[in-house]
Amino acid sequence: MATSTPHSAPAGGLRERKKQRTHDALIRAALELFTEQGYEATTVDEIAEAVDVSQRTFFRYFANKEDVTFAVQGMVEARFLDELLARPAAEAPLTALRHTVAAAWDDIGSVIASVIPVELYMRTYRMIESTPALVAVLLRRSAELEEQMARLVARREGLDVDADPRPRVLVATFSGVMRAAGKVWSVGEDCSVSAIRELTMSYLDHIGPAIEGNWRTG
Amino acid sequence: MATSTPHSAPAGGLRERKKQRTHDALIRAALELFTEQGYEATTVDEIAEAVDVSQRTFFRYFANKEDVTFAVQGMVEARFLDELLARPAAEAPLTALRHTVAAAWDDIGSVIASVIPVELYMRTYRMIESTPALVAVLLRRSAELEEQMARLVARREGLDVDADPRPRVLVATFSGVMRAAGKVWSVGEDCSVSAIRELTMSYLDHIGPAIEGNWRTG
DNA sequence: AGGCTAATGTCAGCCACTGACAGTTGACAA
DNA sequence: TTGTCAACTGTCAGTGGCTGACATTAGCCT
Repeated sequence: MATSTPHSAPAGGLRERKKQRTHDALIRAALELFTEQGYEATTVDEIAEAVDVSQRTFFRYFANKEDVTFAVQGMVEARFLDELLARPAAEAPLTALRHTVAAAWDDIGSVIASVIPVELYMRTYRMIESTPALVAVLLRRSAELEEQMARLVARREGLDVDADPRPRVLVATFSGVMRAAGKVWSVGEDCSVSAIRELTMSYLDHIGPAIEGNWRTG
Repeated sequence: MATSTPHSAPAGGLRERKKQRTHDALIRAALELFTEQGYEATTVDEIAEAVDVSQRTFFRYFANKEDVTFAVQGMVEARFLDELLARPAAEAPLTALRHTVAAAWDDIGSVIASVIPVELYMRTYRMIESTPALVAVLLRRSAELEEQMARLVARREGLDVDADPRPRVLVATFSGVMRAAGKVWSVGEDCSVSAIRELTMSYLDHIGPAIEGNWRTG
């Protein structure tokens, strides 16, 4: 269940390697099927059959159909938090978040390469954005990530996250803006990594101006 | 039966009134059961039985189990948008949003009174916040509301919502902050309307300070 | 009264998901 | 190598959300 396996060194025993292979194969098969024929149009039986395991085995690896959809996303999120933790303490909170997201996009490939190609990850992202049931899950996951980000930011600044609202407010702002960028990207022409990276950065630049009172004279 | 129905302004025919009654009764029964014994522990059959209709009829009124959970929320959201539209054009965007949310809490009672008591609405809100599957749906609905808010804000300011990112960024900020407040309220002691109203207002006051660079000297 | 149609009930069935039990296969010691 | 244990897997039966099809009931309207 825990996917904290450093892929540089293969793995422990044969059993464990086999498990990892099945796990990754299920993800690949699922995402391939989802992006080709749609999420709801794909049954769990199909995914299991594509990997040649029973449906029951699928549910031993993933708690539900949504879980397999976001397995790779989970790896990306974990890396994001790692990188945020590693930012220099001197940086202002919003600056640290901004640098972290830039870095996260820069090495997205190396994070997920062992499981799926980046191109499939991007296609999956778009499939998620166009599937209401998955959008809901994506947003809930983002909210959970937000909570962890708020705690990290509060720690950097030596604040109590439950007493001072600023960490949560800042992170809510940041992640709302990220979501807006992701949504716009998902319906745009250019589905490249650099496209979403640039769009995100540009949106972040607008936080300051947007909350100023008067846009009409700005 | 006695055909004396001296209510304020009922509805058209008997058929329509009956439909409305079943609709509201299903909502009441569902929310009562959900808040008492939990969302997943309540089956659709139970809800239908409580109102004395078949399961199939339930699904003719509500597309799914989540739908009935958020039916009242839908009324509140519609009213919110109406009130935002009615704000004076001279107000700055964030100010208009702030006044709208204050007004929305002020007349929550009159909006939903015909369906459920306010107290059940508040209990439902807390039940939603503590049920992961419903949190996901709540967030997706918020995102949809956000989109409509962004369009209204853009219209007020004479902007193209797809060309200028500021409406979406502002609304993302605003609604992220609202969500943060709602989450904190949902685990707090005081489950009154005024409590969430005050908490929300207080959080909104922190948007400006929070995005400023340096918190340590502020 | 009688025909039209919306609303409802019944039934069969798909799919996501789960518990229980049995069979298989790596791991590891003797 | 072999035997034992534990982990992994398959099979099966069952629950609950949800849908289509079809027959029945009940409000509406002439």
